[in-house]
Amino acid sequence: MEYTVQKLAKLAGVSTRTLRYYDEIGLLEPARKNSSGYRIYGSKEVDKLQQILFYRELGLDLDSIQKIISNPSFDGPAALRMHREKLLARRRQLDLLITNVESTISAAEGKSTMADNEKFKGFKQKLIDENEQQYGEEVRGKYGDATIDKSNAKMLNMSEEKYEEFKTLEKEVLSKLAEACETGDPSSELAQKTADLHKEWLSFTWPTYSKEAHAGLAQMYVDDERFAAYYDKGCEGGAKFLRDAILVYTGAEPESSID
Amino acid sequence: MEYTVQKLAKLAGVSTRTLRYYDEIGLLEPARKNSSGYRIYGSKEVDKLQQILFYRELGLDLDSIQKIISNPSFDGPAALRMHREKLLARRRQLDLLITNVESTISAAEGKSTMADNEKFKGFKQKLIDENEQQYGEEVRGKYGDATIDKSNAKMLNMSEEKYEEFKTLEKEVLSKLAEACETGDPSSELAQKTADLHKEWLSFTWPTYSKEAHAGLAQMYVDDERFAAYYDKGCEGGAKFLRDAILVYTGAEPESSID
DNA sequence: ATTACACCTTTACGCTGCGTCAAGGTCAAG
DNA sequence: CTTGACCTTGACGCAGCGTAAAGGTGTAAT
Repeated sequence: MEYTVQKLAKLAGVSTRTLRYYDEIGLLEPARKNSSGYRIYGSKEVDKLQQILFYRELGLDLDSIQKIISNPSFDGPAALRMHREKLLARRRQLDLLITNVESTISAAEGKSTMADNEKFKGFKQKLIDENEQQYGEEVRGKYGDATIDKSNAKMLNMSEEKYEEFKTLEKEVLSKLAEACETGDPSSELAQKTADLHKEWLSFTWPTYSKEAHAGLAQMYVDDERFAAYYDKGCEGGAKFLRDAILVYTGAEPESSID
Repeated sequence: MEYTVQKLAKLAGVSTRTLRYYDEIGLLEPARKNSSGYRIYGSKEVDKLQQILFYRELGLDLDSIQKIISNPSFDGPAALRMHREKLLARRRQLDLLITNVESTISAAEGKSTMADNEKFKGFKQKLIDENEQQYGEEVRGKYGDATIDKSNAKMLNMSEEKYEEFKTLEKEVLSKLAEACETGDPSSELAQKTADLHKEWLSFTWPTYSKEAHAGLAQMYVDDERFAAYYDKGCEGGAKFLRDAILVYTGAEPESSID
């Protein structure tokens, strides 16, 4: 299948100017030009454009995209899987922002109050995430974890000790969960203690706590593979167990946990 | 509480240049300037900045943001609720993109194939959504629904008849759901027929069908208030009923379903 | 055969939302 | 009174295109 600029543009939902620009900077060159100089694109270019748009969607600049896909060791399927991971991460970031908006709403309605620094937590968490995603791996390798952690703590306006505390608590939640999970009973004392620790841990980053949000997050842990994998590490079915424990903890009716 | 540029910048996670720029274009002016010309911001400005960042996060340009928040009839809480809706919409858009990536992965693995126009569906759906969000209300009022629907069909590369078919099917799903819902039995023949229609409807916009994705979407209908409200219109608890019917339809083990 | 019209080309300037110097004033601490 | 971390107002630069301007091309209908 061959496409002229406009046909490909329509297909992909971009402007012809964009295609010409991509040609100009060498990001996406047409398969050939016909006798009158018309740009002709083939199916290889269609696939490449799709990839470019995937990465553009992630917020990468065209220069980075070029480097990524022109890399000789570029592994298509692996890149796609990474891409998927990042999209999932972005969804989690969105959930954070939504929580932030909801807190703001409830604050506006007088149901609670927000300190000034709480008002920006969602945005800053995003900065951290973007940083981590783009440079985390390289920099962690080069300068070690301490540098990164310090920067993260700074961005969250936490003191370093607070951040340490935060990370310690996180580990505690994980180990308690592993322990509790083996009993198999989400309403056991140990499991409830785990849920309580989890709430405490949450309070570090969430502006305001609500049972509903807590339960909702727990459900997300099960639905989102990355979270699930994280909590399943210590113990088989850990994410589900944690969710059930939190459901008991927050007092959700077991019959219809969601509404 | 009073802030200088840098203090506010740190608080909000933006640069001082950004704050000066916002002052320059009149988007966010300091509460006052001290005797040496230093910008001093108060708590009113903190709140305003938070709102600005909310809208910026949505991808609005600063000019639009200014118009929105300087509107004398600007209703803070209502805007926040709308904002929340839009974030939820974006999350749904993200889910679409994720589905698209997953299809691409499975296509790359040879498990299925994708037509050229399928490769861009996620991106274009986004264009439609953005259009709808930004101009939908105004334009629908001015030019009527037909104009919009036509444009949507075009963008999705559907023929107009196909799009009509799509919309008819959508209505059919809703009415069948209302009928089936009253029987109260998600495994009833009528309910299963509804699930089947729903699958058919999905196939219009989803590149590839999988039981897991179908079941996942059904759960999302329950979790996301906007979807829930949509499916609850015809019948009380419609979203949940549809989810349960789809779970039966896709043969998901009832144990791993949510409740 | 020409006219119409939708396509295509290159060249080039304009825009947003800042980043990034540059050149200089201010303020608190030592 | 010096140091250093603040602040100020310019002014230029940049990506990623949008948007004309001026002109060549393909083809269907007259």
